[in-house]
Amino acid sequence: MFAAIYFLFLRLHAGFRNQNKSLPMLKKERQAYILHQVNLHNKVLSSTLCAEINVSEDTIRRDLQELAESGKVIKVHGGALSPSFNEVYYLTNGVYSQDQKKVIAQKAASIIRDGMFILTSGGTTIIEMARALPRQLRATFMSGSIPAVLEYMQHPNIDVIMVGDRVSKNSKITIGAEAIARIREIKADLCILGINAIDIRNGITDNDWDVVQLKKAMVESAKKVVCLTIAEKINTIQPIHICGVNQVDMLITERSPDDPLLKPYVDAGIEVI
Amino acid sequence: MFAAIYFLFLRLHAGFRNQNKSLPMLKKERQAYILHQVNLHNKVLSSTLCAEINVSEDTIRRDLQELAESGKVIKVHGGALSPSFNEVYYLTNGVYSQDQKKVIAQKAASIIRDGMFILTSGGTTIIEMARALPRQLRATFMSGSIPAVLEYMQHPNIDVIMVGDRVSKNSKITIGAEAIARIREIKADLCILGINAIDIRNGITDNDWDVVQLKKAMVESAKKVVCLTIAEKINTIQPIHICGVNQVDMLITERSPDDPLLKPYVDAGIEVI
DNA sequence: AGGATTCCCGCAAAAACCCGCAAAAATTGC
DNA sequence: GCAATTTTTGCGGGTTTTTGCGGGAATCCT
Repeated sequence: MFAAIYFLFLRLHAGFRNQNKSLPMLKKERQAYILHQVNLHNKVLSSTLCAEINVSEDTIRRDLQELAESGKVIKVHGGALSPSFNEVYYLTNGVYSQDQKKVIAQKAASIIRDGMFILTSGGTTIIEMARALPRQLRATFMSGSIPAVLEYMQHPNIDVIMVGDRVSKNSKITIGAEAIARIREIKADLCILGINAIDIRNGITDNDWDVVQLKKAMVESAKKVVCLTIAEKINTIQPIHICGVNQVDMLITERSPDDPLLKPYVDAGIEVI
Repeated sequence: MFAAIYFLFLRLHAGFRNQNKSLPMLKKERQAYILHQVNLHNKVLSSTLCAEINVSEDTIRRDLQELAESGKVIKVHGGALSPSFNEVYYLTNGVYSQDQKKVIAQKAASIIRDGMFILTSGGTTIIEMARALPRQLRATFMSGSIPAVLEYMQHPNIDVIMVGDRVSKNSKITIGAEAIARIREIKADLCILGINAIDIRNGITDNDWDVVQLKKAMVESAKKVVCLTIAEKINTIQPIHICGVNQVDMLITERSPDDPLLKPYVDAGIEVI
């Protein structure tokens, strides 16, 4: 009889110890665990967490929300991300003529429609355009410019394709035969170029050999070519030729389309906005 | 009948922790016991404590409150946590385990020689390594990770090659068949991977299918494979397999190479530093 | 576009907390 | 030793926190 009771005691005692592990986690403890997982793996899924901790998804969601409110994590649909991993910033204060470029960016962003496949160069004007894109725009952007890609990446509904090759440190874009070959493989709806010089007779010109090769390929690989530039660069010439004005479909500056400076380009059949 | 046995069980169970059960515990004694439990398990539930000591929950709560006031424990809803608990999980401001990662980065940077061609993955550890590279190092780095490339670009004597393809927004690396094909084309001296899980039996594993494909290709395309990870990820497993430990040539953590945690990997023939 | 997730909101039950109080226990003073 | 005093404890009740669930909206993926 006593043996039987002692046996029962042992069973119960063991049961207590096992149950100890599945006892409800304290809220703080749970949140600490979640935070730990986020920091360790840079992301967590609420579904995984709720299976691991054995609580309802609502509880996880509430925890995530709390952690997000205090800035410990960034909540996203289905889980959360580590905040430290997501801050990739690229500062462009003190860019030359930034205000004008913002105007250009706004105009350029307005011509982009959902579903378009767009090839873009680099340059500060392009970066401003990337920032000006509406948040709900669904499009695909392809570029070899690292700062531009960083900006495109900020948009939730934009697919970004990075053109790979050797990285040019001063222009921060990928250059070389490989990049050109990749660009040749595609046919984009739009090619948006930030340009350094345009002139009715000499067309678009630039001063970096590698960049010119790339831009040439871009012009060839797109149905429509859009050029962005501040008015200051209109009617200027650089050493290396990219393409003639006849290959340009659209020109965007900070000036009004009926500005006399732009008349020659309108007359040449370019859509100026 | 059952009630009687259960009562006996409770008596015996309590007896396990407190020899002279018949006498009620003194306040000091009780608090010492609670503190002991907290330090032992990092947490206590008021409910279990009150069952163990056989006092009302109010008493436990008052004890906990007192201990909390003198800073011995941290009171939370439902129980208390050890103060060290918070240090471990919460005190990591900024990037998680950044100090450890800096140590790893330093070690990793030290194995790179002039003239090497190095393939690297992404991840915060890799970025730390990129920052730790000596300024006069002349080498070629190839990566699909945009933050990593940004760091490599800062170094005047480093050639950087960006692997192109679709950009994954959460991991900030290029993923896809194109990227894999490009990696396959080369044979690097070194492949440096920031890894998320390593285990003697399961090898290196991760949780993102696209990233795994990329890392697999990297392992295949390098003469030597170097893995970087904080010790915490040692002996953990993720769902998707990258490669076995037999394919790893070097393992770098923040711990000393003769740390017992690392012994199995040393025994497996991996160079651990 | 539609099917499947995930999210959000309100609710209700359970658990934990707080407060005041009075009994029990311990301490102190004589 | 004993009574007064202080401390401690348990308890009842009302409040707050936490958690899971259901249903409908929002969002994602294909």
